[in-house]
Amino acid sequence: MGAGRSGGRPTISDVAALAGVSVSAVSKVVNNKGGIAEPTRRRVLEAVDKLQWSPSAAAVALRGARTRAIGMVSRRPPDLLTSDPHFTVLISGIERELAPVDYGLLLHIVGGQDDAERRAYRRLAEERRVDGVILTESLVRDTRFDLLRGLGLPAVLIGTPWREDPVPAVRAPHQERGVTEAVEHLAALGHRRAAYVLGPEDRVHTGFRRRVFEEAARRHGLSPVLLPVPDFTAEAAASATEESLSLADRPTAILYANDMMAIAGINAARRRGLEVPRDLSVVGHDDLPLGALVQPRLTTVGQDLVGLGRAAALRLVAELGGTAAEVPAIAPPGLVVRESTAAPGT
Amino acid sequence: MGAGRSGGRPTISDVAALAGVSVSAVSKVVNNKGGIAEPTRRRVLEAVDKLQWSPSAAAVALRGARTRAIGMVSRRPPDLLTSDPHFTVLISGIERELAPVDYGLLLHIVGGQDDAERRAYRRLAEERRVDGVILTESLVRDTRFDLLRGLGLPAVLIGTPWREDPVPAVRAPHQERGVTEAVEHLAALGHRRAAYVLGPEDRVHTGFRRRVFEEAARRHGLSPVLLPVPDFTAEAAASATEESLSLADRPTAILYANDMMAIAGINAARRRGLEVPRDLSVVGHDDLPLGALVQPRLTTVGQDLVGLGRAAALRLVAELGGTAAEVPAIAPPGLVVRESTAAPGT
DNA sequence: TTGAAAGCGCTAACAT
DNA sequence: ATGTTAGCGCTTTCAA
Repeated sequence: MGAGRSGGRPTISDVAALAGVSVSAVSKVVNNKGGIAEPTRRRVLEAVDKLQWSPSAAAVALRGARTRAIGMVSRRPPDLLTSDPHFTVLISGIERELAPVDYGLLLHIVGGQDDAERRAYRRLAEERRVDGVILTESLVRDTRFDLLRGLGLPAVLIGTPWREDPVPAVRAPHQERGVTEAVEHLAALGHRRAAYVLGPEDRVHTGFRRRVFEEAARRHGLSPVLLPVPDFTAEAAASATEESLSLADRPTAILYANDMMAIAGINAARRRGLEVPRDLSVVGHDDLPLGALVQPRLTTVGQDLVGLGRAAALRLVAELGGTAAEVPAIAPPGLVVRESTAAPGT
Repeated sequence: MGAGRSGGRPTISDVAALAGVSVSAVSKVVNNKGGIAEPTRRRVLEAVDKLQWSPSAAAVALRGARTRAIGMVSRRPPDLLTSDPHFTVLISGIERELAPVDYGLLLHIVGGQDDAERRAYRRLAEERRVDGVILTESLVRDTRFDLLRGLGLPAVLIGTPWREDPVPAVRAPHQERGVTEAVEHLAALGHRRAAYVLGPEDRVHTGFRRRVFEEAARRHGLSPVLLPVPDFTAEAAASATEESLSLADRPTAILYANDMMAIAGINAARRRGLEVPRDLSVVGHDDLPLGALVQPRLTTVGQDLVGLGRAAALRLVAELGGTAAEVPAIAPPGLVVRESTAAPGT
């Protein structure tokens, strides 16, 4: 007895009562545990259906099972989410894989402080809100891996870890290809001096791209100018652009860490009376749809962000379920040539 | 006794044991329930600290308390998240208020089908994963209100509900101001024929803007052309633009439902050999940072999306806590004049 | 094949 | 001021 207290949502015992079986029978049926006669099974399923019941996530989680949610913590200031769609695109990819397997995504966007981020992970773990987390923006000397291991929270990193082995990571094959192609493209157009407005130096990929850039530049007789900026804002891109354009020996081409920054760069160049691509070639990063809409249409290093997100989600879910990950191929980065690059001084 | 089973995370009884008090004492301390002597309080807090303990969200939720998470379900196809930052900006605003009060945001992005969305809300409620939800994109004959009421899930709508009273809603004051100002601006420039590429017709705001537009146009002797599109994609904007530009009596100005669409429209106009703003004036919607970076810089109807997100979050949290909402003012929409509008035929 | 019962970690009556 | 205890809704032995 004892079911159906009017107010609340139905519980497993309401279902059991309606089906005329015990709660454990219901549990077995809904969890496919077997050992239940077919007619009983039917009755239970009918009751479940009639009552529109589904197990309380809290109770299931408390019982030690999974929460069926994965977490993501982003440290960028909320406003930046807006101007840098990078993160958002990753999320689309992640959700695309999470939704079909009924996992939720718990998002935490914390303010600038490093500490807030660590606290967020700590809470996620200690309060057992999520089964695992997806990490983005791999940092040099990233302390999150140790933290997460200490917390016993499974994680998957999108990107290249700063050193071997910390957590499973997903990344595109042939990482170097995009930047290399960009340099080759510029060299072939006749450029001899190219700048790279890099992201913040604490990012692993900043260092990686820098090395790839320098090496490719050397191979192709291009002299590289490196301009790391403190953050991914349009403002930072604009001032790095100004700076490089006021160099005595100014570059005839500039690469940017992402497309929005590239667009900001084009804008900054214009304010100095320079026309793109006539006076300056510009290459972005990420290949967001936007790039094809602006004038001039943006030449950019395409990245399979959606693929990375999907792969990370799949990898983590597999990890949690103890199954092997069936991760779809991630496209390697590659140059998408449009209109913002041309021969210098044309 | 009975505490500290080596493996797992510490529980409230570990804390109680370490502090030499009962579990209820610990509970009272951490929940500020009073009735605890100061020295005891200290000891408990010390134990909490030493053990790095925090209450299990699952247990708290099961106990009937709050989950401290709010949900959001978006029905747009994942890819669109990318090109339409609208949703993302809202999320920044929401997170900005959620983070300080330690609420999480559980995001569900479901594919196109209407049914998937309803199922998502249903699960959120039945599994008691969230305490409430924030609804965006108010629809005509929106069925979500009834669903949510049936589920007993508190909700706050961002926008104008299609009829009175379904759920608390937050919206900017002087809704009509933005579009009205845009029309006045165009009329003052000498335009006599303006088009409006509206969002899908099932959106409440589409109808609202349409009426405001028509009315303002009438007042100012502008003949309006209305072009609803099936979705917010760049492609839809481009083809609506083409269509309107091939009209015998083609408009000299076009408003768009959002900035990305406006940029796509500018692009479409260019492909027809038209220059903006010389041959066509363009006005966007939302005033995303991007608008100031493109060429020509976009004239647009600014919306306080971050403010809307913040207000919605605050409102919902207040609703859940039973406290009165101390909602910050939301800025009314207003025209931001930049370079994509000019006198026709100039 | 089915059911009874013991918790999971916590809060809130209700003692003391 | 502090402790005891009964569940919250579920899963899972263990018995029947």
